[in-house]
Amino acid sequence: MTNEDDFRALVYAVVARIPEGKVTTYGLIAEAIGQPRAAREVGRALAVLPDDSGIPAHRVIGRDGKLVGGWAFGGENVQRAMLEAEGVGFLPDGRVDMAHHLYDPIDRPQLRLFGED
DNA sequence: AGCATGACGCCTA
DNA sequence: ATAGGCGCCATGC
Repeated sequence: MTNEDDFRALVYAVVARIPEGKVTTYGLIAEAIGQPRAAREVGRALAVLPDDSGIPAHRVIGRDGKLVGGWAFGGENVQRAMLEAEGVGFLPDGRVDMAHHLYDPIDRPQLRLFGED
């Protein structure tokens, strides 16, 4: 057990909380776990994630709404199809409609104040 | 110990 | 809006 394992555990916890039909970014996750400069590490943590991990890693995209993890899902088009199947909207540019499908893990605690849980 | 690489992100031209 | 360069953090050789 090392610090990196803890980091990865936090990453998985955050990613697992991403609602269906929503997406988030590496930087956002990194910031949510207290390491806003470790966006690359978030990607690495997801990279070692097995397909049957139950972690919706396909909902994690780049800061610009661009799909970057296509190689792990059989291509960006595959990942895009997965997201679209969940209700995520895409722009003509080929990017995710961040305006409506962006999930902020950091924003979640505020929802608790409203009793959303 | 030093160099190169990577599911990223921000700054500058 | 697009393209290129630099920085961060950890890993591998």
